[in-house]
Amino acid sequence: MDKTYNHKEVEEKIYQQWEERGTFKPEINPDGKPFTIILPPPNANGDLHFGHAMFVVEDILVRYHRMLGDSTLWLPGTDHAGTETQFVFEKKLQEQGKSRFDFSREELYEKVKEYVDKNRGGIQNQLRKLGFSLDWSREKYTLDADIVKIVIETFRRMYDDGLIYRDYRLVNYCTRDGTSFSDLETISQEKEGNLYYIKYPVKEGGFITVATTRPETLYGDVAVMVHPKDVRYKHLIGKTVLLPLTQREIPIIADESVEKDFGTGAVKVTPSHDFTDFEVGRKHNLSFPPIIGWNGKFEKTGIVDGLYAKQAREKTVELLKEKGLLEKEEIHKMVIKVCYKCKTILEPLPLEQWYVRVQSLKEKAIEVVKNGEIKITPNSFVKPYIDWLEGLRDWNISRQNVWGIRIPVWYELEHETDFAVSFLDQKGNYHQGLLNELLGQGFSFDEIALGLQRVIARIEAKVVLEEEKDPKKKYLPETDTFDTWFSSGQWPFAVLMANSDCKNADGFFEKFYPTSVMETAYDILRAWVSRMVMLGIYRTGKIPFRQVLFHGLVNDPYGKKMSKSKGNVVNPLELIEQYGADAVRFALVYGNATGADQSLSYTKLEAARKFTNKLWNMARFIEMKRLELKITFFTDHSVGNLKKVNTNEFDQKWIKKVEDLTIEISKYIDSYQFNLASEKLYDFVWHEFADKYIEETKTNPDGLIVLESLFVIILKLLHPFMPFVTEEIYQKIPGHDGMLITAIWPDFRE
RNA sequence: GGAUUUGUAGCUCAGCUGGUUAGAGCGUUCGAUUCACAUUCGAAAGGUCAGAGGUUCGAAUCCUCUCAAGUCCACCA
Repeated sequence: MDKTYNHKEVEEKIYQQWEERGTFKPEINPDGKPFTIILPPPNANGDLHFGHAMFVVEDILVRYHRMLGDSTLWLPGTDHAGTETQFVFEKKLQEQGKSRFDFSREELYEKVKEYVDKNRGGIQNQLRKLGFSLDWSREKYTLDADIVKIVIETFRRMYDDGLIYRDYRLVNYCTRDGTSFSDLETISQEKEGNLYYIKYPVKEGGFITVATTRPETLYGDVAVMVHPKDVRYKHLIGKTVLLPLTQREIPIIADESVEKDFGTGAVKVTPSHDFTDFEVGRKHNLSFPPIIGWNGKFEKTGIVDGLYAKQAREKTVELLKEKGLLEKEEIHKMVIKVCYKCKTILEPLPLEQWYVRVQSLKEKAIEVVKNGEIKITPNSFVKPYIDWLEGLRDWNISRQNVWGIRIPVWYELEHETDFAVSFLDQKGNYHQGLLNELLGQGFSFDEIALGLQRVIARIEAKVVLEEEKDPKKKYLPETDTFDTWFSSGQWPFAVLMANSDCKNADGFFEKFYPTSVMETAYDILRAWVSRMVMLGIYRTGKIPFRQVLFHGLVNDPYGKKMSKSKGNVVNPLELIEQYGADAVRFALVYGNATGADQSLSYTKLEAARKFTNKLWNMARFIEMKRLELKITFFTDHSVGNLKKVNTNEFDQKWIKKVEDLTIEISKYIDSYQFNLASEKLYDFVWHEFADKYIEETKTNPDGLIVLESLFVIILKLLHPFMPFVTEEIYQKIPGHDGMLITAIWPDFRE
């Protein structure tokens, strides 16, 4: 053996051996009870980061259960990550001076696909570098045909069950990315703005002053609203107001949603561009005149058309000042919602979108956690899970991206006035407008369909599913795609179902579903975990996993979140190169409580690297003694053999210590306390086994015989944490066949 | 505004289903060795466990409050 452990020579060789001999497949233990983990699918064209490195927790569990003899499946996959990927791609387009508006739907999809396909595969090799024992033969991708088929089937069933509906309501719309977002995909930012006090003339005489942060939307006002019990305004309820700048007549109405103490206690109602006002509008049967287009520009105001919100505000305020209708403005702290990707201020816009009725789904998802069918570790995440689900409103699953799974519906062309479309003509010029107008301008239906970018069908349009299409009729496709989480929320059952369709896979799904553990970062508790529970129960009637296990985030050495913009991102691959995969793995679990955030620690990495070297040299010492003393060591390192042979008191003492250690480590892994397991192993191996036991055998060479066998047991206990170095050492010790990865976990009850 | 997490040696963090002198890594000091160890071994210094109160025979560990830092959530225009 070399004097020091050289991870660079070992890791690739060992990984290849494992993979070639099929040790990552559950079939290696065909008769064991099932143990399943589905890897949270990384972005297909992403790179390895510490979020992925933390999946080491899963590898520890998987290797442990494999050694326990379980039929262990750890199934990898990647995610197309709709919005994320399209965002990255559009940035590239921008660099080339282009935008998504230069391409038809099909063209854009093909371009993104090309880009993703070129970059795919990177992450898989990086996960290999970490030593992850994933069953690569069963890998899936969210856009694989069989997965898409399953996702669409789920949609179809939900549609038939009345859980899917279309509605015209306000959405969080990013005018830059050109798509709506669910509440989860928005970021609230505190901002200092102005609160404007605007005098609205009352037709019957006098004024009523309203306070607003968005004076520019007054062109869309349909009412002024006060609290019904507000004595200041009671006499005005039912009277008429002349909208400033336009003289349009709107009523003064009463609603309890008004806070009497805010501003003047009187509010302008703009149903098309404010979430509260939208509700009020529906309740009071008001009209919904939209005055902001999808591009963020104002329209149909007659005064600020073509301007963006900020410019429209400036101009409106100026005009109000001129007319003496601006009473005052004051500084006001407010919270605005911005796009989680590009940080553009989101515009509430009224749009036809697809929704999932969540009531029945969320009730079951809450129940299975409350009754303990699904356990969540650490426990402190149970409350946020339940709280969020209880407050959950219907889920907007429409995204105006092309990169994703198209919502599988078609609109029957009964009334051409029902459709607003945008498309590229055959020369590549962009057009948008109502379908009947465009047809009137001489464009053919086929030309529009061919260059189609987007269809917005009115809520009255007739919807059909693929199989309901009548060949004699004309249809326009829905151009929206699913929210990425709608498909990844089906991931656990979808990947297992898809793998069941292969030959010789009878009973595969039934065997491995529900899965054992879902291990992921806690920051996607809401977006992903809760959706998996809801959709999993809906589609299969069973929970998707029995245990949710969260790991924390890895921050930079100063405790700051790693981000590209801050430039403090550390690439795990470089650390693997420098310290070895085992050391990186060990450093990530050592001294870090389950689920807690941690800061990257170079001293910890260095300590872990020294530990791998220590282990190596312990093995080296034992080997040298074996050769030097020419005494017969055991050829059977099993616990059973140790118990059969006559050993003296000294040996007995150390057998007992290792037995206690084994019990303790098993207990820690079973309870997901990987930090305690690794700390205990580190301490025992170094300061007991090496410092005391090995030292004592220097004056008592007979003790070496049992020591070697106990060392093998310790390699087994360490293997889930440091798979490479332990495997390499194990194979150098004579007296056993096979590989450590498939060795049997020590059991002193034998 | 709500919820939640954290506050333990110089630094980074474990421990917290209450129980003998509170632990690790790194750093610091002293000594040994280069005999398996791009080193290692032995020893030492260093903590009112954020603060205050409470429960208890006994609390870093449970409860309440205060202070500080962080995270998440939130339709007062």
